[in-house]
Formats: sequence, structure tokens, C-alpha cells
Amino acid sequence: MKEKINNLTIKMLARQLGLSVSTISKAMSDSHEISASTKQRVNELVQKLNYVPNPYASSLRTRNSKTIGVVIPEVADSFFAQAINGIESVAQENGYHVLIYLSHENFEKEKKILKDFESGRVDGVLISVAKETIQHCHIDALMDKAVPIVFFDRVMDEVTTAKIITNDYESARLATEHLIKKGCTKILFLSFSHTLSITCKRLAGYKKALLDNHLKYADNNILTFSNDAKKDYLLLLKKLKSANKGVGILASVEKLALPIYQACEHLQLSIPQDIQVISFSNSDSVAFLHPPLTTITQPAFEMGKTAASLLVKALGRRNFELRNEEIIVPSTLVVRKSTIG
Amino acid sequence: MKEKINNLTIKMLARQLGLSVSTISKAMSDSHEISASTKQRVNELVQKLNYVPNPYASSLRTRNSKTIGVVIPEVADSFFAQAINGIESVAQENGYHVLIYLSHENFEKEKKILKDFESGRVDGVLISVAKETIQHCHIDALMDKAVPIVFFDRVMDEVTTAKIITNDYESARLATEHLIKKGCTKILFLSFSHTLSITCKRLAGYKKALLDNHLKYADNNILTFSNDAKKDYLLLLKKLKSANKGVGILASVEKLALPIYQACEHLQLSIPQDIQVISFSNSDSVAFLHPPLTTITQPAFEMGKTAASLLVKALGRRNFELRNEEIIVPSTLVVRKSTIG
DNA sequence: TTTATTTACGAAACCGGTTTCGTGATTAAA
DNA sequence: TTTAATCACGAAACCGGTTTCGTAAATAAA
Repeated sequence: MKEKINNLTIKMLARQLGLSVSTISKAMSDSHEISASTKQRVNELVQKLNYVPNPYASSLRTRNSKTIGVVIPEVADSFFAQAINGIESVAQENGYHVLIYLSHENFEKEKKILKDFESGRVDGVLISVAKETIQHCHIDALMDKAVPIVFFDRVMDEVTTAKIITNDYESARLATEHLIKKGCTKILFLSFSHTLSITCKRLAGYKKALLDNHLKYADNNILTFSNDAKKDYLLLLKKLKSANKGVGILASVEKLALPIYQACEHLQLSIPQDIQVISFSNSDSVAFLHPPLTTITQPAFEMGKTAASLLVKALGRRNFELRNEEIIVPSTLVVRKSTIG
Repeated sequence: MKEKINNLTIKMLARQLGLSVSTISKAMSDSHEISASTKQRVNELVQKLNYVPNPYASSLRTRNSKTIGVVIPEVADSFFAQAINGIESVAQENGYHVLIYLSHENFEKEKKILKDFESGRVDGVLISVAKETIQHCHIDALMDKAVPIVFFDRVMDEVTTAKIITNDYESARLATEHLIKKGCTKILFLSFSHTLSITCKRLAGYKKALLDNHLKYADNNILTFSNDAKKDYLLLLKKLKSANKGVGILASVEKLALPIYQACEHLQLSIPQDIQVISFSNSDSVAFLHPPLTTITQPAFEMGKTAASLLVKALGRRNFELRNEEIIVPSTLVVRKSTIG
């Protein structure tokens, strides 16, 4: 193993140039206290020796890390993948680093992650909470330590801070109405949480559309998935077996879409003749499913970007203040062949 | 804005307990120098006051950050998304933090990222190089600073370190042979780089299969995509227009698969009757494409996990040494309906 | 009983930057 | 010409931990 000693420090630079440590430090940060000629000498040596300052020494003194923590439930979902893309682009542009953590939908893990953030490891946090998360004490604790937090997608309304969301209610309402207009008289709503902000709002939008169109709401039209894919699939299968014509399905998250196709294939139900399907999804491939899936496409990249921008802006200000606001980036209903054209 | 002052430090704990700073520090790391009773007193106060030590102060002194840097070309590709999952799972298990950076296939960005790593920000690096990357001076520079690097998927053979790859050559050969057996007499190979390790090996496997089966290799059966999706699509369209029966396509990366379906639809070519298709892909949805896509499925999660495990193990050792080895995690050919059964 | 260890802890140096404050030299204002 | 600023830089404290080394007291060995 190569030794890690002999790491270039600001002290060595100082010695080589016959200057003091503080002068080097100031020169590198382009301080007005330092003459142009000295700055140049310093920069030349920095270039020549390929000096890279230790970020942790700097963080320790300045009390900021130029790092943002991102907490998401999972990454193998195209929504979050795209969101990360947006976050990273803003971070890179502004000299921030991105620490990523997966909660795996688990509240305890999420708590542990946020607890660690109380250490000053990150300057700010972007979070989309886990499915299991119903309390926000861990978030409050972090905010008490003056770590700004921005929610995106899966927010907690009770927490006073900025939230980047899409128009969950409205787009679910529109999607449901679309199904109704296309002839559906019974619409299944596939959920995977009773508590998550997004599923609640989407469910509310669904209910509103039913109401507006004089369809009765029925609890047993709501299928709430667990995390057990097999069990969930069987539940779906059972539900679809008894489905007559005129049934529509609204899947409230991306990963619930494929099982529907699978089940229909299994049961020899044809989409959209027998069953019409809409899903929230950000996957590119939905356009090539058989038949192409009508989706509510969320502006994932944009949401990540907006959330990161807001956080970075807040971090840049002397006296930042994240207002208790909701920024809504609208989704779009993309009609394809899984609903009748 | 809330003030960040008054942050709990080890010094305050010391004062409260009437102990010295060093005693607290040692007690927290369960040093044998400290008595059980003192340790308990310390732990109780830590719990009570909810003390979280500053990681950067610790990093500064110990010269390690418990952080690994992950550099990938993009994240909106299911391969990398799954790989991150594997990486993060190992990291979380071992108390490591994951800094993520996207090179966007750009060499300059990749260079800048690795340059930053020379600062000591990370203890080790996992990288899948950008498409543009043909030199490895930036990697050498980092290794010279004793920062261990593990490659995964897109490796550089010239660099002496551990590499986690899949059996690119063999699986491309198998896939090509599969097409030949199913009656293809002309096989297009869709690439997107002449230099990337994975595309070179996959191309070699393709060539080998042709050779073994007495088919002639022709340069104009190799389509190399740029980053301009529209231009690429037109190129593909043009190529497919002149395609007769017996044509097969092997797409060497996931994102080249959907354009094929799109083009075939556009040209009214039916898969697999007119054209048979195989693609490297990790997307779940391929099974529900029309027709379901035959794929070479890479063990993305496993590769990420293996790479991270190896790195973490190396970091844990006193005198770690990453051997110049290739660890091959095999892919599987999953035959579906886009090739004749 | 004397000497050698071991135990349990504290003082202080240290990691590598940043920032405050002080100072001699130069320039501007009175 | 004298006084007041300004300029350009250095000494030293500081950030919050870790680690080395020293030591008094307790225990073990001789």
C-alpha cells in the first residue's frame, strides 16, 4: 500500500514561497488583502504542485460542507433516477457534493440517516420520505439544528418548509375522468400506502372524479399493495378475475403498472377492450408496452432540479429562510392505447 | 434563520461530566483505557443530550472519511440504478457514506471529479468510466495519492486494479449465435463507442460468433450511435429500410433497444418475423414490450455490491492491496419473443 | 516490604485549513 | 509636514475531534 503521508498541505506551499499560511489561504480565496503579484505566485505553485485543499479542514472551520444529503426510498424507479439527475446537475453547477442514502421505505433507516445529518455532515437535505414514515420528529430534530430541508414528491404537510410536488390531486382526478369518459363504470385504484402524501392526494383526486361523474365510491375498489410482490400479484389477479367489462384501473405508482399487464396477459384480458389502464409512470418504455400505456408522467428531472435549486439558493444566502410553500410542477396525462383513444 | 452556534461538542460533554476531552473521546470509541463505569456515564449523557460527533473533525485527524465516491456516466439507466442500489446496501451496512457524481459521458467532467477526490474527500472510489474516456492519467494520479479504485462494468484494462465486469465477450457471442441459430444471416451490431471496454468486448464476441458460423463480418453492419438521439434514429431507420428477411439486431446497450422497436413500428416491420432483436438490458419492462424483448441481463445489483464489498474490504485492512484482477459476474441470456422461440 | 505493572485518566499536540487582529510600510488627506 | 488611511502580510487562535505521552493511584510480583 502506498503511504498516505506527505500529503501536500498549505503549510508546505507557504514554506516554498516564503509566505505565511494565512497569506496562502487568503490568496487562494482571492482576498482583497493580497496583492495581485502574490496571488499569481501562489496560483502558479498550486498549479505546478497540483495542490488540492483538504475539504474537511475547511469544513471544520467554516462550518459548512458544500454537501447536500439526498434521502430517497429507492433508486431503481425511473422517477427517482431522473430526480437524482436533476439534483446532481444543480449540485455540480454550484460546487455542491451529493451524498445519497436509500431508506428502502423503512422508517427506522430514514431516522438513522437523518440522525447522522445532525452532525453537520451536510449543509442541507432533500428528502422524499419512506412509505412507512408517518411521524416527523426526526425531521423536526434536524431542522432544530438549523439544517434546511426541502421535500420533493413525497412530502409531509405538517412540516414547515418548502415542498416540491406535482399536481397529484388534479392529475389523478383528470386520469380518472379520462377513464370515465372512455366508458369505465368501475375504476380500481391501486395504491401502496394509506399515509403517503402522494397516494392520499391521488386517491382524493380519484374520489372527486367519481363524485363529479355520479359514480359510487367503494372501498373494495381500492387495492393497497404491500411490499410482497407475489402476494400483491395474487390479490390483483383475484380482483381482475371478477372484473366485467367497463373496468378501468388507475395505478398510483410506476411499479404497480407492470403487474397489471402481467395479470391481464395471464387472464387473457385484453387492454383496452376489456380493461383500460392508466398509471403514474416516468419510464420511457411505457410507450412500447403492448399496448402502449397511458400515463401520468411526472416532471421528475424538473422536480429534482427545482428542489436542489431552492435548497442551494437558501444555502447561499446569509440569512436563508425556507418558506412554508408548495411549488407545484405539473404532470401531464399522456394518452396512449391502454385507454380507448 | 436559526443559529448554528451552540452545537454540542465533546468539550461540553467533558465539562458536564467533570472529565477531560480525551476521556470522552476514548470512552465513545470503547477504549480499553476507560473504565466500564465511566463509559456508561458518558454513554448516558450522549444519549440524553443526543450528541452526534462532527465527522469532519474526526476525518481531519484520522485521515479517513468513511466515504466512498461513485462516478457513473448517468443514472437514468436501469443498469446504473441497480448498481447504485448494490453499492449503497454495502455502504450502509459498513458505515460508509456514498458520494455520487455523474460524468454525463464527458471526460472533462470525469477528470474534474477525480481531481477533487485527490483532496482526501473519499477513502475509495468506484467508477464506471465515461464513453469519452480513453486516457487514464486522471485515474493514475488518484491512485498515486493512495486512493484505491475499483472499476465496475466500464473498466480500463490498462489500469492495475480490481475490476468487476460481466462476461461481455461470451454473452455477446452467445447472443449472436442465438440469432444465427434462429435463422439470421445478417446481423447488425448497435454500438455507441469504439473505445469503451464493454463495447469492444461485446463486438469481439459478436465477431467470434460470426466467424464460428461462417458468416462474413462487414463494417457496415456496425452502427455506432452518437449522443444525438434524433440523428441516431434516422441512421437506424435508414439501415432498417434496406433490411431483408433474415436480419437480426444485437444492441450492445439498453438505451439502444427502444429506438429499434420504434423504427420497426414506423417501418411496419414485424419482430421477430421480419427482424429479430436482442439487447443488453436490465429493465423490468422489456418483458412487456411488444413483443417481449430477448435480453442479455446483466447482474447489475450484484456487480455494484461486489465492487463495493471489495472496496470496503480493502479499506478495512491495514495494508490493503487491490490486486489487478477481473471478477466476472456472468450475465444471462433471457430468450423472449423478439427472437424466434 | 519494596519494586514492577497495570489501571484510568488528563494535558497538550495535532490534523489542515480559516479568520481575527496586529503591524510596518506606503499612500492620501489635512 | 504631520496625521490619517490604506495596503499587504504574519502570528496565533480556532474549528472539534483523535492520539500520544505522562502520571498518580491501585494492584501484582519479588
